[in-house]
This record gives sequence, structure tokens and C-alpha cells, in this order.
Amino acid sequence: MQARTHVTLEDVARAAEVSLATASRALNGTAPVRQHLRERVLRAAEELAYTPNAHARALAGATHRTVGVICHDVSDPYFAAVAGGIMRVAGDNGMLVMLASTFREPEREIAYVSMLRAERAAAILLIGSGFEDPDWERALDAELDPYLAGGGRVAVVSRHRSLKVDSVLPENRAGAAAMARSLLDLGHRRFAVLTGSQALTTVSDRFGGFRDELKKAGVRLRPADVVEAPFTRDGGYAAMSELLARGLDATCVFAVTDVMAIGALSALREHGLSVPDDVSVAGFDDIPIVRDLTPPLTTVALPLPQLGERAMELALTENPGRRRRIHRMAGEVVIRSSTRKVSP
Amino acid sequence: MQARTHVTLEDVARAAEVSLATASRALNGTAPVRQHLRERVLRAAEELAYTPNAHARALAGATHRTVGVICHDVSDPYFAAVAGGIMRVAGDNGMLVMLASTFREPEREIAYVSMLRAERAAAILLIGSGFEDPDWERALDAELDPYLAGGGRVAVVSRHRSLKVDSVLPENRAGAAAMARSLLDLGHRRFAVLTGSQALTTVSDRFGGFRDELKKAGVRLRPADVVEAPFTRDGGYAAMSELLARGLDATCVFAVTDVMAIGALSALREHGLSVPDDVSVAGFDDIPIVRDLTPPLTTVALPLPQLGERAMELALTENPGRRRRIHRMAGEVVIRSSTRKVSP
DNA sequence: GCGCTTACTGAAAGCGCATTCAGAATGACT
DNA sequence: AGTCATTCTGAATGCGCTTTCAGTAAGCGC
Repeated sequence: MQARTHVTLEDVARAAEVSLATASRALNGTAPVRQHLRERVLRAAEELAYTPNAHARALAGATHRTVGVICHDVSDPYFAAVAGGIMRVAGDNGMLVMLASTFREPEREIAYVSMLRAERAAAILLIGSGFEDPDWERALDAELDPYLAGGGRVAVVSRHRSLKVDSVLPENRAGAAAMARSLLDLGHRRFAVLTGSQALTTVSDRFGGFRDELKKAGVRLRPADVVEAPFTRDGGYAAMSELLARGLDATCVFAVTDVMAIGALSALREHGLSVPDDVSVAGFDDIPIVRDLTPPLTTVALPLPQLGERAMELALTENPGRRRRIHRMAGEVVIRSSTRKVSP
Repeated sequence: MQARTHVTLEDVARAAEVSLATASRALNGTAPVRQHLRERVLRAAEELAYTPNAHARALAGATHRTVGVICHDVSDPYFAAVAGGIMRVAGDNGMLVMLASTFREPEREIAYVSMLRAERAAAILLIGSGFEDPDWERALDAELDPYLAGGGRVAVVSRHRSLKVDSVLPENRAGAAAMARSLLDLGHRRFAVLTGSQALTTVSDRFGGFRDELKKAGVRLRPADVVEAPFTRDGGYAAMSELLARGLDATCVFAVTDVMAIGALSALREHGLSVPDDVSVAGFDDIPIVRDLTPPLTTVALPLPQLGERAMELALTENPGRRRRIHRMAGEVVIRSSTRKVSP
């Protein structure tokens, strides 16, 4: 690096012919400063294009207006939507958001928490399910504990087992159960499920809620009816293809995320099957795009941006008792055209 | 805020019974430290769950490993894809990304640059077209100049007029022209265009490239064939609806972004028109989802993640001569099923 | 004009770290 | 053993800012 000679508060003070302390007070309004002095300071700052050094500021005790957000992948519409909500309220509160994508590598998650800790971020938000390996979750706890002890705020979205930390929890189980009921009401009795790793609470809740509701109605899900695949469009495509390859014996396919459902739709189309005439498809999340698919996807709608907004608000809000606050958000079944009454 | 009593390097040094300086050197490996001392320091740091204070570090002269990214809206698939690329290379280089969404408000953009400047971010990346009002662009320059002077790095993606700063430029004009040629080759002669504000270079390049290429072929675009709307799905929907309301007299609709094309597709569908049988539709960008639409969208494919990657690389790369480096990236026409030969 | 309160102002003390500089310890040679 | 180069180590300084703390000047009543 080169000189990097920045304008400092001292330069401003000198130009305005006041002391450092007065300049600081004039700029921040932390204490009364006589009119003409204040003006001189403000003018000097303006002329010198002074920008306070956030590091010096944070070091000197002013609280740092930065929050960290960790998700799996911003380019996934689900995270993008949640992140959008977070950034909106962060922006409204004058906060800067540091966003990190782990690309589903636990090492990165830990590393990012550590960096965020080093940044003394005012809050850390973890979005989306954790990792399957309990060792990683423990390592995460170990990283988070001292942060919390040091006064840091942590909030998680859709991440169950996480320590005693503020949480925004979509009601995955109830939503999936409601979807199962809707599908049963349409007359479906033979189902297939496209799922992600069961080790993730989001998945096990959605899957469990769906399966249990079916069971209540006397409908069984055979192991062969359930395919596990990565949480991506291609994962959904692959899972659906596998199902198709072994001869699909279901009138309805439920994917635990919309993104997977999109892949499924594509596989079905390629296979010459019509949705919903030959088979119904339902998803979960209601990411914005699914409204515009053909056919528009039946899904469990989650208020994605609000998930992020609530989490950010929780993290920004004082929590005197240090109790774990949980904010549950219901999902709502939205029947669109990818599902239909089963033909008798 | 409360106590926030953090473990400091001094604590570690004391626990390891060495001096501050030695502890620092052992932890950073900036100078040789005798084996047994180093081990003691490392162990102490481990036990105390020490995390260096990034602010103190940055203040003391170590370069700060943080980059700022400003876009219009992360939840837009275009920005999400570019941001994904940025975050990938940032992560690989141990950098933390601060992402800000302006929601298309110029005040926010300026405010964010200022905050990023205060954070002494190693680089600032501006993604997407600037604002229409030249005053804002000037204000932005004024904010950026001292940053550059102070050794900061700035890179922009798809933002023409911006000062002498490293740029990654998709070839909007050429891409649109190529698309026009493809469409002409399919026999189309009557076109409609869905556009954003012409004041944005991205838009005027795409629109201009398209229009000029048509003109070369002797095909005129009447003002009534061009509708301007916001850069969103709903903008595209509204623009298409307007066109439809006045009686669409075109065999092919070109939208300057895929996101707008998605809205257009929806409006067309609602209006009972079939794509591509009644009308062809083409977009620009090739955001991931358009492959899965029905029909899959014909579009100009831009390597979105690479746009971000290149920009980040430019910003991370030393630029001794301080010359403006421009990295152009070509778009490629991808014909899918939303366009067809015009029926005679 | 004196004492007292109130309103500002400035000098100085850190915040936590990297780093310089001087000094101590070690080793290699004569 | 004595000299000198080499390798480590620690005390001290400063990064830019906020914030005490100890004033100084102004305002007021008498």
C-alpha cells in the first residue's frame, strides 16, 4: 500500500482553529458547541472532505454500526429475498451489512463468524439451516459464546437447534402438514417427496410434518417414494429424474423447497409429463419467481423478506433479560395451477 | 451497551508471560519467535478465545480486509448472480464483503459510499447503472475522489460514464444488436421494445444497439412501439399490458432485461396470447431462472457471476500506473423457445 | 465588584494493536 | 576468553477518535 494519507479530525480541528475535542463534539453533536465554532468546524470538514475513520471511532468506544449476515448462497432466491428484508431495515437504521456466503462449507461459516467477531459487529445473523455434523455446530457455538458474552447480538432465521439465541422460525412443520391436507383434499393418495438432507431441521420439519399428516390420513410414504438431493434446482431435477427413471408411481410430488420444485418441473417436462394433468407438484417457500412459472407453483408461502426484517429487528432491539426470544412465522398454503384434483 | 469486556492481546500476553510485542508476533508470524514462547502464546490465545480487534488492527496500520459492494437490490436475480461471483472471489481471498442495496435511491448510494469510506474498505464496487440525474453522479464523484486519492480501489460493473475507474463492461450494444439480427433472421419485421429509463447507459446501449441494427435492415421502431417502465417484473408486466391495451401490432417483443421479460410473459399469458405462437419474446441477461420458464426465454446471455469475479479481481489487483482498466465481456445470443420464425 | 452557577473549551488519557528501536541472549570465530 | 554478527525480546510510540477532567469565560444576583 501507498501513503494513504487521510484527512483526520486533527486536520479539521487545526483548519477550524479549535481543539480536537471541540471538533469532535461539533461534528457529532455530543455536546453543545458555540454556534460560530461549530460552523467553522463544519465548514472545515466539508472543505477537506473529511470522513471519520470508523475504526478509530469503534476503538474509541463509539458503538460500531455494522451487522454481519451469514447465509449459504446469496444467489439462491430464498436467501436473496431474506437478505433483502434484512438490508432494508439495516439501511433504515443506518447500519452497514456485511454479507457472507458459505457456499455450504462449514469451515467458511466458522471463519466468517470469527471475522465478524473481529470486526466487533453489533450483531450477527445466521440465515438458513445449520450443518449436519454436530461437531461443526459445537465449533460454531464455541465461536459464538464469547461473542455473546462480550455483548454481541445473535439472531438466527430458520435454524432450530441453535443455542439460546433470538430466532425467527417459519412454521415448517405446520406448513408442510397444511400442504399435505390440501393435497389430500384434492384426492391424492400416492405421493413422492423430494427432500434435502434430513439432518437439517428445516428439512426434517417439513418432511416430518408432511409425512405425519399423511399417516394420520392413513396414507403411507414408502422409502422408495422419497428421494434426497441437494437443495438446488439441479438437485430437484436429479431427484425427479431418478424417480422418473424407476417409474413414477405417484399422482403428486412434494418438494421441500421451491427451488427443488423448479428442477422437478423441468425434469417432468423433459420426460413428456404434463403438470398438473399427469402429476401435481407442490413446493415450499414461495420465492417470487414461482408465480410466473407455467404452471404457477402451488406452494407454502413464507413471508421471506419479513423473516429477514424480524431477525434484524430482534437483533437491533435491546434484550435486557437476555432471554431467548422466538418469533414464529406461519406459512400459508397457496394453491396455484401446478396441482389439481386427482382424476378418478 | 454494556461492559463488552473483550479478551485483548494484552490478556493473552500476560497469560503467556511474554510481552505484547512477542504475542503479536507469535500470532501473526510477522517475526520469528522461539518455539516454546510461540506455543505458550498460541495456547493462551486458544484458551482465552482471543479474537483480535479488527479495528485496532486497521488503526495500527495493517490493511483492512474488507470490500464494499453497492447494488440496487440484492433480491433482484441479476444482482444476486453478480454478487455471488464477487463473494466467491472475495471469500477465497479472505475478504469480508459489505453489501448494500440502494433500492434505487441515490441518497442511499452516496450515504453508503461515505460509510464504506469511513470503514476504510480496501475497495468499493459499484454494480449496475448509475442514476439519471447528473447532479447525483457528480456528488458520487466527489465522494469517490478523496477515496481514490487515499489509495482506495474502485471498480464498477456495467456503469459507463463513471470516472476513471476500473470497469467491467458487458457489451450491451453489441449484444442487443446481435439479438436484433437473430430476430430479423427469424423473419420478424414488426417489433415492440420494453425498456427502462433511457438515461441509464445500460438501457440506452441495449436499446440503441437494438434499434440501430433494425434500422440498418430498414426496419423502423415507432415511438408507440417502445414502452418505458421500471426495471422490475411488475414494470415489464405493466409495460406489456399497456402495449396490449393499445392493440399490440408486433410479432416480437424485446425486453431490455430478463426480469422485465418475465413480467411481459405473464401479461401475455393473461391476455390469452401464446408465446411464441402469437408473439415472440426475447430478453437480456440470462438470469438463471429463464431457462426454466415456459417457454424457456430467448435472451442475450451475460456471464453474470464472472462479471462480479472480474470486478473483484480488478479491485484486488495492484494497478501501479493507476490507469483505467476496462474489461469488456461479450454477451451471447441464446435462442430458446420463446422466439420462433414468424409465420408468413 | 464579588462570589457563584452555568456553558463551553482544551489537554490528556486511553481504546487494542503493529512496529520501531534498543537491548539481551545466543552462537560463531579468532 | 573476547569480539562481532545474529536472533529474539520487550518497552515505548502512534494510528484517529471519544471522553473524562480540569479548567476558563460568561452570566447572574447581591
